[in-house]
Amino acid sequence: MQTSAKLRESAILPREFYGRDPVPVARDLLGKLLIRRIGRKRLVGRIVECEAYLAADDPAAHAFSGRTPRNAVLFGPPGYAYVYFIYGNHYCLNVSCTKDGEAGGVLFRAMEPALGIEDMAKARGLELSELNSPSQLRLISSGPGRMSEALGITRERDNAKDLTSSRSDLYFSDDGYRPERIVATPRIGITKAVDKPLRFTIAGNPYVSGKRTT
DNA sequence: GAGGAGATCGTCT
DNA sequence: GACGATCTCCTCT
Repeated sequence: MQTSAKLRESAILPREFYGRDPVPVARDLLGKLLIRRIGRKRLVGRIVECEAYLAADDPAAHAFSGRTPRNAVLFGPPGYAYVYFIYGNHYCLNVSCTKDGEAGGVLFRAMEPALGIEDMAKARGLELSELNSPSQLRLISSGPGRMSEALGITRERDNAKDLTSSRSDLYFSDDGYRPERIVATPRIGITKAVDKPLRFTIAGNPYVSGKRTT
């Protein structure tokens, strides 16, 4: 089941949206649009997979062992981008979700390309004309590193960016789409707190990362 | 299709 | 100096 790529009028998500516990924020972010503006162009994807990271009681979270220069954004106000570099190769995008001073965030793991698909493919070193099947199209943005590369997200450019400002070139919006069914599973790629079901996906969506279940 | 290992570097101890 | 919220390529079946 694919979501419609037709974009209706949409509203930028306000800071209050992120000023809650990361779990409901992660669930509610599924189906929202992530928009990157590059000059007059827009790259748009629909979020289909994300993970919640808490601070207290969550050893897998970057914020767990306290504030450092790297993770400072997670301790700041909600609605800001936390971008980090991992494995010497990849950038991962999070948004800060802080409630009552408690650090937290949501990691974005996959999106369904909606607009500017050719530019996203190019950014990934792929040729759209050669991507003929859904399983090949997944290569554009199924995985946190792939998603960031498709949208040109880097730490230098986007870390600590306000994602709720209409002046920002990176933000989330709501076009009214609501997923039919959301699935919660354990998070991927971590070695601590591996059993917590804090990864959320849109059931059946082909752009979810990892093994295909459909 | 599944599984394993290398790449590669910022961050923290 | 070790490790990591990953991806890709290669080998084996």
